[in-house]
Amino acid sequence: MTSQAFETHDHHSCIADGVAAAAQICNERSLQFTPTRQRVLEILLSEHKAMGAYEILDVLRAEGLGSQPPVAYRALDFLTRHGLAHRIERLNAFIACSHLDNPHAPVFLICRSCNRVVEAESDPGKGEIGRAARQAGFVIERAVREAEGLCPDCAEAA
Amino acid sequence: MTSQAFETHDHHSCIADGVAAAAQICNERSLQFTPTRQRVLEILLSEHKAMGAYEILDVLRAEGLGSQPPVAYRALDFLTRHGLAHRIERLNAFIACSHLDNPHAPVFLICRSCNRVVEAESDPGKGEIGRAARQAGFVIERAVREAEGLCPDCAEAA
DNA sequence: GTTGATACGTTATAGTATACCGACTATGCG
DNA sequence: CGCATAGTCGGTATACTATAACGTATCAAC
Repeated sequence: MTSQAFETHDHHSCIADGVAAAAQICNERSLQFTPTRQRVLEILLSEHKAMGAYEILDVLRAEGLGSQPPVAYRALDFLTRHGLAHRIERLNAFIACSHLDNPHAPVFLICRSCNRVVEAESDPGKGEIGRAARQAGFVIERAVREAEGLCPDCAEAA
Repeated sequence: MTSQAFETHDHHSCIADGVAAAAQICNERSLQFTPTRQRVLEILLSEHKAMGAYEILDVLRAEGLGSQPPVAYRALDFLTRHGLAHRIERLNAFIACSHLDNPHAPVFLICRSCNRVVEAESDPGKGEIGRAARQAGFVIERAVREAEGLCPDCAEAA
């Protein structure tokens, strides 16, 4: 398991790299990486916090890319369906995937103070959920794993 | 970790026992187990599926216990705040706690076919989430762990 | 050029949740 | 007892989140 820490980094290249990687993936899989879809991914990449669909829609609207909820939800459906972004159930919000390189079962660490969200990665079959499922004879298709708390910076400040 | 399996059981006593246990806990902690709160817990106990707040509200309304959303949400806030019920983030729904005896970090197994939900139990500090958090220096306050898939019965039928 | 699949733009509506107000009740304390 | 405080309640109004449904446009395959 790897974990991108709560640290500062080169944000500009982080957006460019993310879009480039997504474009390549869409190309490989013959998916249409349309302007709206690309723009929504860029918007998500520009934050390390999760964004609500309507928050994204506000940006799209200001740019003339569409003004009604389905515009945002359709793009988000596409991105999440293909693993380019993830939905954070706890927040009813979305975040760009930060592990595009390989298939994974994400784990999210959500700071309730600064609202940053970091994505870690691990095997869903292992760990507590997998154990509980095996014991009950349950077949897992999707796992939601989200921890809410304080990131290192906010924990220290408190 | 223990896990209540997807099995049939004596539902009648299961409701009565759950209410009695909750009443005792409220008594010990000097909490007010008011009629509405008790009734909401009973409603939740009467199903092994998660129920939406408005679904619960429909029942309350039919019984003259209140007809507006805050009535249901207030009772659910109370129940979840004190561990008598849990919120299922994935479903925007609620379910009675089935491990009232001890403090715990629940794991939920959600069958997408029959909609039953089973609560397993485990230590939140261990497992994948705990490992990811320690690695990032993150302080966990609450963990959401929900698996969606097929229960044994539905998996066999499919 | 017709067909089928996918995406888009829009309207309308469904579903989930909370802020706030005013009244009432339980509890603790002088 | 009399009062202060905190907790609860019922209700109105509103905010936030999400999807159904319809017609159009685009593009590739046959």
